[in-house]
Amino acid sequence: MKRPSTRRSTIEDVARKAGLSVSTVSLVLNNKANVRKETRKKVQAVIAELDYHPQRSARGLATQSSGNIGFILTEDHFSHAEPFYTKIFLGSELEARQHNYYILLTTVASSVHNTKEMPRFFLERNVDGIIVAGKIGSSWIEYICDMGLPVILIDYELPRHRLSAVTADNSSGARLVVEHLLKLGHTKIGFLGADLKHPSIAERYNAYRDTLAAHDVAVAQSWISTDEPTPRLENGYHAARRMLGGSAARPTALFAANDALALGCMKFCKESEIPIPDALAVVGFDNIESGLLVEPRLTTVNVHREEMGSIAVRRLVEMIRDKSNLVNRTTTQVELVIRESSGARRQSAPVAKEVLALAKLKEVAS
Amino acid sequence: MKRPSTRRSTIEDVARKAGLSVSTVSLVLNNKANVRKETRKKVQAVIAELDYHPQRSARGLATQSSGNIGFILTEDHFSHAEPFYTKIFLGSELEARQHNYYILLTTVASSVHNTKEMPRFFLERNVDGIIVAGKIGSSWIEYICDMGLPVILIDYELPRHRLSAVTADNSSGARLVVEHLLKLGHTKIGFLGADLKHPSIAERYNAYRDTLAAHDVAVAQSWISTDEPTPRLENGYHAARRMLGGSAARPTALFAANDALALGCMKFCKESEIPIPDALAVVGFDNIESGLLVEPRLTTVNVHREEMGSIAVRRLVEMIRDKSNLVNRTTTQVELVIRESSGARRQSAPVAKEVLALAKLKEVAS
DNA sequence: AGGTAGTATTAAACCGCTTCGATTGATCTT
DNA sequence: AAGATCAATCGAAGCGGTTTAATACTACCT
Repeated sequence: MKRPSTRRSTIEDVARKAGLSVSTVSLVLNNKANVRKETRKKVQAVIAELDYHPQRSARGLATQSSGNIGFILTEDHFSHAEPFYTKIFLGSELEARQHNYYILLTTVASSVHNTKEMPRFFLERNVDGIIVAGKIGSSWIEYICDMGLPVILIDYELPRHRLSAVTADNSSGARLVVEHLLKLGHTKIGFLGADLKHPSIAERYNAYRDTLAAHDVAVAQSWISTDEPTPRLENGYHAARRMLGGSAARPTALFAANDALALGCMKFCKESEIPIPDALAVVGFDNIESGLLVEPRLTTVNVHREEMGSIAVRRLVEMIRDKSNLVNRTTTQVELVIRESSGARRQSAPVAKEVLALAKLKEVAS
Repeated sequence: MKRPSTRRSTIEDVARKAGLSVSTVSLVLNNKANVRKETRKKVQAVIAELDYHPQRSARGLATQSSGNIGFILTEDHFSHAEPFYTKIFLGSELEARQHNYYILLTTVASSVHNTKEMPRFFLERNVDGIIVAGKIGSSWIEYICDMGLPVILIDYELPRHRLSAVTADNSSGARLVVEHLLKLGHTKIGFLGADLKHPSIAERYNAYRDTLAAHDVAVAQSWISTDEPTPRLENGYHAARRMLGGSAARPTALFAANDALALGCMKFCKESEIPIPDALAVVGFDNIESGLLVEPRLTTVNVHREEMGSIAVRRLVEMIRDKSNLVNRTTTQVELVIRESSGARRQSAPVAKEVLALAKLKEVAS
C-alpha cells in the first residue's frame, strides 16, 4: 500500500525505468503478441514497482472508448427505491468490476424526450454499451438503437427490435404458482395484474391462463384485474378493493403479478378483515424483502436479480469486445417460495432463514 | 433530435465551420473571458447546429480531471439493498447531473484492504472527489485521506479527522421521540440500539438519555440494549427476545435506533403475542418504506435521504471547484412521523398518503 | 503620427496512451 | 553467402481537447 505522495507515474516512467520504449510497454499492458517473455516479465516488474496504473482518460482518448457502461432506469422504477432494480444494479456493478468497467447509473423520464434530457453519457460518448432495466418508452429504445451502441435489456423485451435481453422465466414461475394453488384445492383463482403491455406481466398472465386451461379450470372475468397502470402497492390495494369489496362471488385464491401488488392486496384484506390465507390465498412474484415482513409472510416466486444484472454485463462486455451484434436472450430460472400467505404452511419459520436452490440457467442464442 | 449518422463532430469541426481557431472555441466552451460577444454567439450557434459535445476523455486528459465522483458504500450497507442508502445515492445522482458530473458507485469490504481491492477509480485516478456513505473502517478513511482528494461523508462523522460531513439531526430526532412517548404517559422507556461506535446511533442514544434525564425519568439498565453488532432486522429481533422474552419487568415503550431494529422487534412481539402498541409502544428512526407495511404502522423519524445525497454533492463540487479544504458540516432537519405503533393514533390513514413538512437546513461552517 | 495599453485571436505544445509502419536482428532457404 | 521470412522493438503520428505565449487588432493618448 503505497501513498501517492509524489506525482503519479506514467507509461513513460515505466518505459524509462525498464529501458524500453513506450510502445513496448503498451504492448505488454494490452497483452499483445510479439513481446519476448523476459521483456514482458521485466515490464511487469517495473509496473508493480512503480504501482503504475494507466490513466483512464488517456486510454479512452486513444482508443475512442470509455470503459463505462450506461445503466438506464426509468425514474419511477428507481425513485420508489424499488428494491427489485437495486439488486439488479448491484449484480451489474460487481460483474462490471471483474471486466474493468465502470457503471454509470442514470434515471430517465419514462417517455418523451428531447436532446436536453438525454443522459449526458450519450452526448459525450462516454459509454461503450447500454443496459436498460425494466420497461421503458419505445421512443427511448429507438433513440438508443440509433446510437449504434451495444444494448441489452433486463426484465424487458421487444419482439420487434431484436435486442438482446435477460429475463426471468416468468412463464414457469406463473405455472408453478397456479399449480401450487390447484394442489391446495383452489379452483377459483384470480389474477391481480397491471399493464399487460409490460412483457413480464403479460407472460405471467398468459401462463396463468394456460395453466388453468390445461387443468380445465374455469375463471370468472371478474376475478381478473389488469386495469392498473403500474404494478405498485397502491394499485394492488385499489384493484383488490374493486375485486373483493363488492358482494360478488370472490375467488378463493389470488395470484398477483408481483409482490408489490400482492402486498397492496394484503393491506386491503387486513383493513377489510378478510383473513389470509383462510378466506383468500395470496401469492406474489419477485420475492422482495418486504414479503417477509408482512403477516402472514408472502408466498412468492424468487427471481435471481443480482444474477440477471451480472449476466447482462457479461453479455454486454462480449458484445463490446467482439463487436458482434448477435442477438441473444437469456432466461434465468425461478423457484417457488412457499410461505404462509398461500395457506400451505402453518408454522412461522425462524427469521431470515430461508434456503433457496441455486439458480441455473437456460440460454437461447437466436 | 438528430441522429449520429456520420462521425461525431469535434472541436475542430466547430472551429472550421465558425471560421475561427480551435483555441477560441475552447475559450467559449469554458466561458473564459476575452472573447468578443459576437464571436461567442457565432461559436455557440455552430455548436448547436452541429450538436457538438466535447468528449469527456479528451477533456479529462487535458485537464487531468475525470468529471466523476466516487461514491463508496460498504458491502453490507448496500448488499442488503438497504433502501436507506439507495435514496441517498439517488439524491446524489440527480444533483451530480446538474453539475455535469457522473457518479461511480462502488461497494467495498467493511474494513481491511490491500491495493488489490481498492476501488479501481482510485488507482486510475478516475474521480475528482469522494463521497462515503455510512460507517466505514478507519483504514479506509486513512487511505482515502492520503489520496489528497476532496472527501465528504454522509451519515457518518469522524471527529478526529476533520472531514466534511452531511448528517441528519439525530439528537433532535431522538428528543422528539422521547418527548412523544413521555407525552403519551410512558415512564418506562427502553432503547433498542446497536454498535454505539456508529456516531449516528450514539447521538440518538445520548439524546435519548439526556431527554429522559431532563424530565427526571429513570431508566433500568435492562431496558437498554446496545450489544448488537449491526442495526439490522434480525438483530432487532434477537435483542427484543433478550429484553422482552424473560420474566423481568418490561418497559412500556421502546425507542429503536432505526427502523430495521424496530421492525425486528415488532416481529418478535407478534410471534410472542405482545400487542403493539398496547403492551409496548415502539418507535423507530429513518422512515423507511417498510414501516408502512407492517401492522401497526411504525411511528418513526423521517430523514431526508435524497436531500442528504444532493447536499453532499453540492459541497463536494464546491470543494473540487475552489480547491478549498474548508471543513463544513451540514445537519439536515428531521421530523417525527406519528403512526400507530406508538399508540398515539388509532385510525389507519389511507394508504400511501402522508404529508411531511418540507425540510430546512441548518449549516455550520467550521 | 507614433507609441502604448488593452483586448481578441491564434499557433503550438502538451496531456498519456495506442497503433501503424519502419527498423533491426535472428533464423531459415537454397 | 545472399535473400527471404518472421519475431521483437521502436519512432512518430494521432486521439480531442486545454493552455500558454505570441501575435494581431483597436482605441486611446500626447
